[in-house]
Amino acid sequence: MRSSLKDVAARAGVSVRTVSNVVNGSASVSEKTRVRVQQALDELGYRPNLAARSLRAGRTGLIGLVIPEIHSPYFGELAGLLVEAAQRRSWTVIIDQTHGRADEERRLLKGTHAPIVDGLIISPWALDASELSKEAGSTPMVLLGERDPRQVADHVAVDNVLAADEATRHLVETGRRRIAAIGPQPELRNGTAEQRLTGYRQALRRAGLTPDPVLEVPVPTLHRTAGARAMEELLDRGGPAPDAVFAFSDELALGIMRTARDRGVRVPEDLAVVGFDDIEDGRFSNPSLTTVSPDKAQIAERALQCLADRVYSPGGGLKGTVPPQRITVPHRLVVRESSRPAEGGSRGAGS
Amino acid sequence: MRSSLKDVAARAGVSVRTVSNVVNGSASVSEKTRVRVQQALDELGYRPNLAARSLRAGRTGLIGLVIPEIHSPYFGELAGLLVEAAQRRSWTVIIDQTHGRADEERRLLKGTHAPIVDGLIISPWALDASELSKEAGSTPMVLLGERDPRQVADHVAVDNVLAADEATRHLVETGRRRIAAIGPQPELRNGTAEQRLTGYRQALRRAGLTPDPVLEVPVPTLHRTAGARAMEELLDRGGPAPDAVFAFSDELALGIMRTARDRGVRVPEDLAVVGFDDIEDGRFSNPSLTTVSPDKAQIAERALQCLADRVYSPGGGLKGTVPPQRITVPHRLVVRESSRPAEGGSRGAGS
DNA sequence: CACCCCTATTGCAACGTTGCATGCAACATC
DNA sequence: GATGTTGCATGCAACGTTGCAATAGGGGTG
Repeated sequence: MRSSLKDVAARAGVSVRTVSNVVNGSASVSEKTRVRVQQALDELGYRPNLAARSLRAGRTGLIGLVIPEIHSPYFGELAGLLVEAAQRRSWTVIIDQTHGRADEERRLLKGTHAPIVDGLIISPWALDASELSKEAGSTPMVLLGERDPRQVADHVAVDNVLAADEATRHLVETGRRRIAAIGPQPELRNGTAEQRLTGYRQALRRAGLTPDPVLEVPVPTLHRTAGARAMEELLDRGGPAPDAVFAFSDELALGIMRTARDRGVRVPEDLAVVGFDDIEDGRFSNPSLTTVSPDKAQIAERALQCLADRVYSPGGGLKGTVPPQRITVPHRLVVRESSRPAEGGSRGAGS
Repeated sequence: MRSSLKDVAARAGVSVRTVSNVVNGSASVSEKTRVRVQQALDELGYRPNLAARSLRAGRTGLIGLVIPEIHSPYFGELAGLLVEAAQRRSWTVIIDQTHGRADEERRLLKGTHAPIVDGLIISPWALDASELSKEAGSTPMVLLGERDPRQVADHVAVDNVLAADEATRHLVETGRRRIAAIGPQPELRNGTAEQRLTGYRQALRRAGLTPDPVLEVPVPTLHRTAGARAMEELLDRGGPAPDAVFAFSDELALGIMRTARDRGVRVPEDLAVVGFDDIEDGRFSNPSLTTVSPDKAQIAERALQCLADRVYSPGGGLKGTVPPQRITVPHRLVVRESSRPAEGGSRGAGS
């Protein structure tokens, strides 16, 4: 059985309240008493009962992380970083998966599943900002990667338009002309794909190229299979083949390269590929993948900082006095084999 | 402010206790009362306060999942499945990462970080079974992928010896003779790598081949980089090159294939590769990866079942009356491009 | 020597929930 | 009609913690 403050108090010969004071340092305690109590604490291996503490204090030390899928490489890496950043603040993270489904997102926003979190970090997928604000309770909330025009909550993201622009420009600068974009998701209310499409078109126009609707291939998800299928579709459309693809996620890009290989299209000689997210697989894929690398550690850190500001400041609740923050984290383009200029292709394909 | 049982009781004109009964269905309530209370519950949007409930009941509905890394593909997929299986039982999962470090494993076993979980599912890495039992508190515990000779807790795993044997046999049967094993981890107390090595040697001997220590390459981790480095080391050792590799994880295998490509070694023509875990990357890698596929969904389901048996049965505690279970889940060998016989290599390399 | 202030310590109450025991009515049984 | 039985509803207490207010002692000051 775990020992409580009462047990420790009995052993040290003091009151329960004094033990509590020693544990929390919340009031002045004489050196002599502190030492005796501390010894009793150690001997009994006292651990505070979180349930009782949070019942009293109204805080649980738990925060919810709502993401589409844990096992997706991008969200997996992000979740790992968040868990660690939370640990540094003595917070514990509860992870919930939505699978990109609107009803799941609604359910979790209402706190159905975890009625106990102090705050939420959510990566919205199916819901747009206005619906988010409607469904949200009074729990402090941070949005990841959502444009959020109404500023309903704090949000942390890279500059998607700029990043997509840079990725596309890189393809243009290495001599590509028929550059496809795989990844628009017209069915989702989340604005991320839209922003990347904007950046892509913007870069094309600046280079004097006209965006071609045939080269913009929508996908149902950002998974590898979706990328593979979209690439098949693109090749089967006939007409001049693309000489480059900007994929809205690394997973899509990996699926695209898979199809390229199956169809005998060489990467990067016949087709340059750029992804987005900088997941670990891309560093070891064959060929290795050029990608936009968001600073994930900083995303995690800043998101938690936002939450901390709200949870611990007096007027910090979602409807409180602290105005919603809008934080842009840095990114950079990492050039690897999948988009290297064609002439240096001696190491380009495995033959 | 969130409403409590008291608020609901006041609104429905009944006692607090009756509302509690309606919520939990724990005692008989007349149809008329139930309807009235239910309406009040809905109107106020009542959500039980987990802190209070668990303070009273001594249960939190939280279970801890202790794994080396969330962002590793294998554990990511497993974590996702566990979270879902837990949800079906109205449990919430808290994930903790150990990074394979012994001190982290010890810390989490003692419940330092999450003093509130009803049970633990742990994938031990650095600690062996005897140390696990020493450090463990009284929290019910399920071990994943650990041999556990002393039967200190329930454990769920595939038959690693058999699986490694089958993987190696497959390489032998497709004509390979110098088969390397990359993945032994002599520094870790976890027995998994050891079992896979046993299965590997066993299959070699049955085929009349003598295990060659030069072909057994230890690694510090199971990551891609470690696989890449181990392969470099193996190739640099001189002597006849291996014509196949059995990697103890898919991640290692992907790193190995990366090095093969960098060194101009063709997979599968010059080198067949088999991995372990069946992570998604392997299905889309180039070439796609032959692997041992453990039934991950079943691992998740059975692990939770074990925990449920202990948490909810009277004598179920770790030191209780229920004897430790030892559950073996099925696996199968999935043959893909990386080990296809050399003669059918028209789709084998990207040239 | 009375007074006050400051430090160290304490007791009480409350957070929201559920286990246990009890109350109360209606109904069946003898 | 008295007694037992059943179905339903309630009140009290307790889980472990902390906020608040109060108390006891010790030393300094007027």
